[in-house]
Amino acid sequence: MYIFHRNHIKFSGFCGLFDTNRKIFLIISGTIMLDIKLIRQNLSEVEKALSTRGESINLESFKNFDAEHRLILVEAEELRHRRNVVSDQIASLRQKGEDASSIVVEMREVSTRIKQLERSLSQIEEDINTIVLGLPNIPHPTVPLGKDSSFNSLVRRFGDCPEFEFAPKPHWTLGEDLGIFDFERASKITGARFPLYFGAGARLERALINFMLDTHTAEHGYRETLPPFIVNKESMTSTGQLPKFREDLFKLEGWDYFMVPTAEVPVTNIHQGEILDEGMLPVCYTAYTPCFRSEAGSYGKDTRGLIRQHQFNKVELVKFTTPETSYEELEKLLNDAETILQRLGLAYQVVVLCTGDLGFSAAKTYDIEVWMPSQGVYREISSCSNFETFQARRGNIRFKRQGKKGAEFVHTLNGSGLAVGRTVAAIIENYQQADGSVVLPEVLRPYMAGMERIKR
RNA sequence: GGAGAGAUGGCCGAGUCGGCUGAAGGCGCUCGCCUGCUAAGCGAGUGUGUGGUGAAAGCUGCACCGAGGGUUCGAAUCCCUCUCUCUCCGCCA
Repeated sequence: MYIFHRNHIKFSGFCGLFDTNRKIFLIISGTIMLDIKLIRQNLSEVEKALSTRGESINLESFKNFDAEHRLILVEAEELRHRRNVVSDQIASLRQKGEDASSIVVEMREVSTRIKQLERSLSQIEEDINTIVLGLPNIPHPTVPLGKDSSFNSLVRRFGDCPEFEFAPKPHWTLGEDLGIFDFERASKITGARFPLYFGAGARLERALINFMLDTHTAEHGYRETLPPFIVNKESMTSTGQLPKFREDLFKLEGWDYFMVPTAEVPVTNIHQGEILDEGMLPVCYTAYTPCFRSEAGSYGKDTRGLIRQHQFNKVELVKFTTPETSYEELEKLLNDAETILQRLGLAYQVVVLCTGDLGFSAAKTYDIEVWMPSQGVYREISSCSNFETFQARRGNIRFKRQGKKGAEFVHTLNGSGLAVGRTVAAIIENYQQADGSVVLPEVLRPYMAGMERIKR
């Protein structure tokens, strides 16, 4: 049985598409999303905004369910009112020692009817829920329109791509030659797309995790957390992985639990169902977790090396902000992630994803792409997004303004700071030497017991 | 895994034999008074969501006492199931 909670919220981020103060909807208790009111009142605008993502969305069935729901709800509420009133009458009649049996008989039927109506209501609510939970976020007006990644637009480039006097090798070749990776044995232990590191490789992975966490906590003001690596389906629903992307997840047999695909899920859900004080915001967390992804549908892509694995390490940045500061905070979060690449001396570019390439939950996303010499391309190493109220609605994460009544949804943001496996790959490729050794960036040496170079 | 205890408003904490309890009391918070700062004191107010009505203040319906279901004219109060927390025992890192 689902319960509707209709929350009024200002959608400050949508000025381009909707008048301010329009409301969006959602449903709680494990099931929230767009406000029925916004959809109801702006059906075609919502359809149009969502269609820029490339998949056409028809809200006709939503409209029908919603109308039916309201009709039944009115009848149910009227009957419940009657029941409440008459029940009191029965009580006072009994108190006076008078007979109430005839109205009791009548109320028996009313009660039965109410139960019928309530059953229909919960069925319809479930149907509406299914529809609304499957609707993606509305893109921010500044997001470029486009159907696929070729429409993403370059924001900036940083650093110089290294030039080699020899043909740069891919990181998997270098790593295997150095004896720090062993993909063959990993596949024996588990299967394809799992990492196995040895020696300086394992150490490098760990060094990067510590370097990133130290930088974000000491210099960027994030609070370190170490969350569960397994989460329940409510958490997955809040952040938007469920119900739509189940096939991308590893699920534990016999449990309604899933391996985390990113620290975004457990960390964002830290405040699930809570009302934060305005004064606390922004709340900023950084967390290291391994990430587990089925990578369904990516067969044949990046089959070698560390780029695409079922398990990889990542240091994540997560923020909870007020609506009016979230885009400012997104820029800061992006800069925080970029800092890591700058200190590591890796060349990268920042792109803003177009509407067609935007993730389900995000209103706006920047990708950071690091230079990979062996392929001669920039590869994604971080993705920094503002989800506005999308996740907050689904997870019921709110804040209260000083001296104001009521609570509003926070904006949630997150970004990789960074994907560790891909950072290892980038370091190995960018710092490779003619003899196959790899020079370590100076900032990492303290984390590597002073080691300057990985060699055979 | 075995045996118990518990889950009430922002927090703590009452709810008697089911019926003006949306919920006593306290804390906290807000506003006002008082006080040469702070503290203390006095007075008033203070749950959420959704719907109707209204220009608004407001008035008003419904729902919510961990979740779901049942009994009943009527359930925070009784019954069942589940979840979570806590204590003890066992086992294990």
